[in-house]
Amino acid sequence: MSTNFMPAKKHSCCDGHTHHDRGALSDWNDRLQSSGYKLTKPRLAVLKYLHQQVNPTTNRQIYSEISGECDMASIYRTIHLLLKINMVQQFDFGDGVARYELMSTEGDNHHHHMICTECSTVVEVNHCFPKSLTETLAKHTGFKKITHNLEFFGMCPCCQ
Amino acid sequence: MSTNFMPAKKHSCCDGHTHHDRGALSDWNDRLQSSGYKLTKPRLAVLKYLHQQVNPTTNRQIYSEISGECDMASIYRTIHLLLKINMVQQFDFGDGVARYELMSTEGDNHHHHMICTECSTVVEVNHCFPKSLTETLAKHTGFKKITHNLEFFGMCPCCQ
DNA sequence: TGCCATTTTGCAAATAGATTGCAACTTGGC
DNA sequence: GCCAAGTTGCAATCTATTTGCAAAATGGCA
Repeated sequence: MSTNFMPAKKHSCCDGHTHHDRGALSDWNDRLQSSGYKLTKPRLAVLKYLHQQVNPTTNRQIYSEISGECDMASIYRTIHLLLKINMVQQFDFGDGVARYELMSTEGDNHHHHMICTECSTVVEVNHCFPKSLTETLAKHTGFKKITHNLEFFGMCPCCQ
Repeated sequence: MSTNFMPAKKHSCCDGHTHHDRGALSDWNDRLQSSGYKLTKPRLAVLKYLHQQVNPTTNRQIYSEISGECDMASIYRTIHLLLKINMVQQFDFGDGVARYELMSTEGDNHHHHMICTECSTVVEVNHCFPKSLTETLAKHTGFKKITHNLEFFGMCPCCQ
């Protein structure tokens, strides 16, 4: 595997320099294989593209960016598969289009977004409500295994 | 207006007895008129139906319940209009179908839902995260007029 | 290396939610 | 009752997503 195999991803942790993530390919391969799936050309193209993205991405966006690499239907199928084995997370910005982000293996991926209602700029939000709220809800409702969808909307500095 | 004009709605505030809301019709009429719209037959049918519902309702559900009263397109148009003048609120349960609830004029309508991932049972949730979180976010991101979508998912007592 | 069973893909058709153009119908004011 | 403006029904359309199926790619194994 060549050093520039992986497209660079900007990490917010280290202001702008790039990680080449030489391990990403074999990591993806491992995760797929351990669930009984193959790392095929279309799947690799989707994973590479998602890996470069900072914000949640629609299937259409993936398709137009990796055009030629594969069919739209394969993107939907790939995303479903990645969702099933927990390699991507789905977000819902309330506009009727599903968006996806690659889940890293390391650390806590839990986060939300702030979306500008004017220009659709997206900012990642790492705050969340206190865990005790979930526990209170579990007690009140009797529900188990509680998860949540939470996205914020507002007007970004540029649009004010 | 006859006393049984309005379908009865069960209020959680008063365990099961019914309010006839004789004022609801003129209230709806006022709210529409003050925005320059008329209370027509299809709109009334939609409002009456929404008024009976405890949980957010899809356009399709409205359509099949008030069948004959109006066309599907009119339901979409009515809902858009009601949304615009703040008479209904939209909720997103993450299944690609929009749901709506009638907003009452009185009090605070802000709430969320807990949805069972197995049987789709919906329970209203009146907890929310502390307001200070929104302020923190405003400070962090520079966004103004922040709102949020928040829905919970889990497994209800029956499905566990 | 070549063969085979299995998985995966591309293509095209089908679904489903939502929107829209337009002519016909309602409505409320006069 | 008449008219201008607002509304509706119908049918066509759009966009996101899913699916059937035959062809192609994959990986294990002789």
